[in-house]
Amino acid sequence: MDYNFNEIEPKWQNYWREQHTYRCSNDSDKPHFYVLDMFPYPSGAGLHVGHPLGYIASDIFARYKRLQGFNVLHPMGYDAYGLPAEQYAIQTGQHPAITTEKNIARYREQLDKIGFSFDWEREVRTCDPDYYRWTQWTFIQLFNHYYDTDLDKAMPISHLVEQLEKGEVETLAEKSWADMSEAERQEYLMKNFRLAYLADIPVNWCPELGTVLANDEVVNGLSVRGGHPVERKLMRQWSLRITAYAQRLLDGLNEVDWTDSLKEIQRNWIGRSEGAAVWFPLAVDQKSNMVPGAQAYMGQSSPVEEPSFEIFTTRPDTIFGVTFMVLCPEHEMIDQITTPEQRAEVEAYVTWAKNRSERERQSEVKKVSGVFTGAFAINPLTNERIPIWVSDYVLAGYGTGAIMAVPAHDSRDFAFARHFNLPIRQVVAANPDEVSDPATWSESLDSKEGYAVNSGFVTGMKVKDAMKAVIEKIDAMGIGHKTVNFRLRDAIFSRQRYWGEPFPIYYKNNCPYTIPEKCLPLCLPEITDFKPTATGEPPLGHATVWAWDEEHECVVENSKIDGVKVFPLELSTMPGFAGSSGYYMRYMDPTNNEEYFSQKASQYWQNVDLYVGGAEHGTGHLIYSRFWNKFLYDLGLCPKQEPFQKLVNQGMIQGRSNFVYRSKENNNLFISKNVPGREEKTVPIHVDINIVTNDILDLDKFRAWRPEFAEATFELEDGKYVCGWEVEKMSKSMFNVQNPDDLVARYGADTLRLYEMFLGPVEQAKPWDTNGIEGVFRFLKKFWKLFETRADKPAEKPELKILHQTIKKITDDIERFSFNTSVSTFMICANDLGALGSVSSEVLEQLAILIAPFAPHIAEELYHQLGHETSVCDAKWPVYDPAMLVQDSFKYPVSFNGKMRLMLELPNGISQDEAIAAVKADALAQKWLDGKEPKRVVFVPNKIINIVL
RNA sequence: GCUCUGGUGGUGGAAUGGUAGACACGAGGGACUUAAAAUCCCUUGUCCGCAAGGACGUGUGGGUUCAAGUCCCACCCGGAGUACCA
Repeated sequence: MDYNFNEIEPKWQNYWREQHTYRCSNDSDKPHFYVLDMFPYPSGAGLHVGHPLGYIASDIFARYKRLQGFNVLHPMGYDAYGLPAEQYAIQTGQHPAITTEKNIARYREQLDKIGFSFDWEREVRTCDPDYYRWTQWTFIQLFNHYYDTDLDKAMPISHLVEQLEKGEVETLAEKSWADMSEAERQEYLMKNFRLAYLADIPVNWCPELGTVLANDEVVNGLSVRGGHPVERKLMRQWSLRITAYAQRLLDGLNEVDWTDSLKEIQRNWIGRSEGAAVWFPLAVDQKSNMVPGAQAYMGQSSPVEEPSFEIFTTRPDTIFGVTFMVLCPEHEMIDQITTPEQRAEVEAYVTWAKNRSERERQSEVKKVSGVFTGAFAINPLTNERIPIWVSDYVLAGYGTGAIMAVPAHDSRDFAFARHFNLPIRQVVAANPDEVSDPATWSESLDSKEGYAVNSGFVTGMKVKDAMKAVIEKIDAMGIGHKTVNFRLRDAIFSRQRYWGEPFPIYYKNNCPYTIPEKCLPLCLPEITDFKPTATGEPPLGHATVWAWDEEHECVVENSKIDGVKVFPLELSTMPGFAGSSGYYMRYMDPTNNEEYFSQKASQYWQNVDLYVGGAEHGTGHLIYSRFWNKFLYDLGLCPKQEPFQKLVNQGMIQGRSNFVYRSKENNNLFISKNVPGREEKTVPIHVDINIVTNDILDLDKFRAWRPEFAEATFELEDGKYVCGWEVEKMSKSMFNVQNPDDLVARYGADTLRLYEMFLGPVEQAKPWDTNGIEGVFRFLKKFWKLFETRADKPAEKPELKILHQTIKKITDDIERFSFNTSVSTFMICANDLGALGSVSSEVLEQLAILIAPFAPHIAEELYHQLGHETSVCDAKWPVYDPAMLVQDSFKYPVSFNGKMRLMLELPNGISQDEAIAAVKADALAQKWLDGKEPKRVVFVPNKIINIVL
């Protein structure tokens, strides 16, 4: 009987489904292991071959762990809320829930065909009310907690209020808690403490999508989805105070087993920088003899008596080189300090800067712009008067939005000073005596290596010592202190869209209140128009039943809103990352209706042992999830600080496009790639990879492909049309999308699984290329044949040796996540065993178990053919016997390193030559090499002889 | 600019510091077949040689080592992330 995958694959898929082979229990004496894939967004296009790559790798690992006796949690679900379904709804009127349901069904069908070992009874969908009630629940907890910097964890907001009421802590604001009105108190808690808070913040507004986007959803001033321009806009939005966790998010990276590159991406995104906060006093205006803005402006929470403002610098050592100050255009002090003469110019600049699009601002980074306010500050260490400027190279969102400019030692300040002809003063030099005139410089000296010069009391010190000394000095003077700044921003959590989780929030007197937890889930209301309303409100503004009856604790019609008992509900919805931030915990206990997940379940599973997914989530999902997890940890729900212990990034699969070459003179003539002179005569045209095999074009299929090619004629080489190829993004428009279903139909799921692994290391990005799939298919046929021709006899030494080499290699490979070499190992094994003639059932049974993680269908079938009644999944992973790998005993102490190479320690009193001769003689006498001499015997120092066999 | 990656045959890629190019594709040759498909065998880094054999070879230049694709330093070229972050 031939290898007939069409028959065996559906057979075993049905068997697994009926027997619940992959059902996983929370109640087990076995050790636990949690293998997780990043769940997919079910798009309309279905799966392409890139999606299953990571799933196959994690499935191999999950199956391997099961065979090793672990209780393995290996679930799958859908990140079902998202923009494409909503945009499709706007275009067609089709409700996103329907589109999503359809896409999920298609995904499931495709996934099932590949033979994954998911426990589908644990499936979660982010758009399912039984799931998102816990997303909403977490939001309520975030709203009701603050970050206590002393305890270094989230605490209930009531704890803080209690302390404020008792006077144990003072407010940061000017008013004391007792003097505040209720509204002021709520605003105070909201602005400074709640981990989920509503605030007027500059946001990324995308007019095209009609919504706000998070920082990681914007690249180069364009939206990641769709590439539409994004503007800066001040809006009242929900945010998550993720910055409170910045330090812990950074520290946690040392605890996890991730790649250095991904940890680095996160470190950069969090962007910790150490420096100093310094308050610069404002100078007396010489005309009016008054400090500008003195009455109106006192630096908030300033430690200094006189009017002053705070700056952040990483180079406090350069404070003697400050020649001007710069404020960002949004700085609230500008209006108060600008002198009458400068006012018109400053206002014009601020207006211009604010209206500039993000895109313009970023593309014109090198263009220097700015304006003088007319006001001056005092350098607290030198008492010099220094001018205050406004420029948009200072950003509102970082530090305090104000800087001290040291043009000699900062390239941006340098460019600004040159442009506006401001003084430049050298205060750092590579050597203490190497001082030159900055007017002759072509660039600033930014290096931190060197010595302070012209710098008062720190002159002559190394830069690092000068930093310390200056910080100590300003600290002693009470005008500043050492501080840390993070680049990480709070995560904007509102989206002006329909297809997302509703906020469990209603508004009483414009003040947000959470709906009671027992009323969750707050279900997404039905609407039919998915566009923003005429008044510019989010789509939920169309809902007619979207008001909160506080008394009856239920959702009622909008018409009942009276502002006394019935109130409007929040109209925006949560972003995509809300649902994906905690889904891995929900898999542990997916049907629990009392809690997010039970303590019993979370205590058993702890956290994800292995997480597989793309690195493109480095600054999004993987940061938000870690934050979410740390918050739940603070609440005592998650047992571990870090959600994902080990993380493997599968490389992106790129497309491999094929080209035909159309003659420039004759539109119907196509010239084969290697015909001499072709390049000048032709233009390349994308051709569907499905009508090309091993870069050879199927001429008939090409003529049939599109009407315009029906009359095509060809100039061939060796009777064939050879296509060109190039690596590009996998996309429909380049005709290079490979659908896994087609390959499953042609070669079977096992071949697809093996081939995707064989393609190269899982972590590496690589183009999809079907050219080698035949080789893997041939291997499986060969493997099948080994079983067909098996012998019922005891296993003999040569086959056992091959078997045990294979066991060792495969086990090592899986542990190292090196699945491409595993496939090679199987091929070598099959070739070697094939050469022996007929193989014993005993050895074949072990082989079936070994290959089960990779090619589960064929393994299952062969395992049963050997007479087993149970699934191969219940078998035990073989353990290799080292004795099998060494042919015979040696008279020297020997270590075998797994390759055909021996290391042995030389007994005392033997010379090198004697030892080498003895080893060679032994090899011959004991037939280590079937009677051949070792290829090479090398003597190396420290008494080790290295024998290459 | 900064950070992280990677650079090995015609191609995808192997190689705990220890025979560089495993395994596979492609290519060439052969067997079986009326033929095709399928299957099997041989050759396949480059150069010299009829051959035995020899020389050269992992982006470039240095270094460490008995031994370097692998470790260190500098440079060149790809890919990714990030970017007026003070």
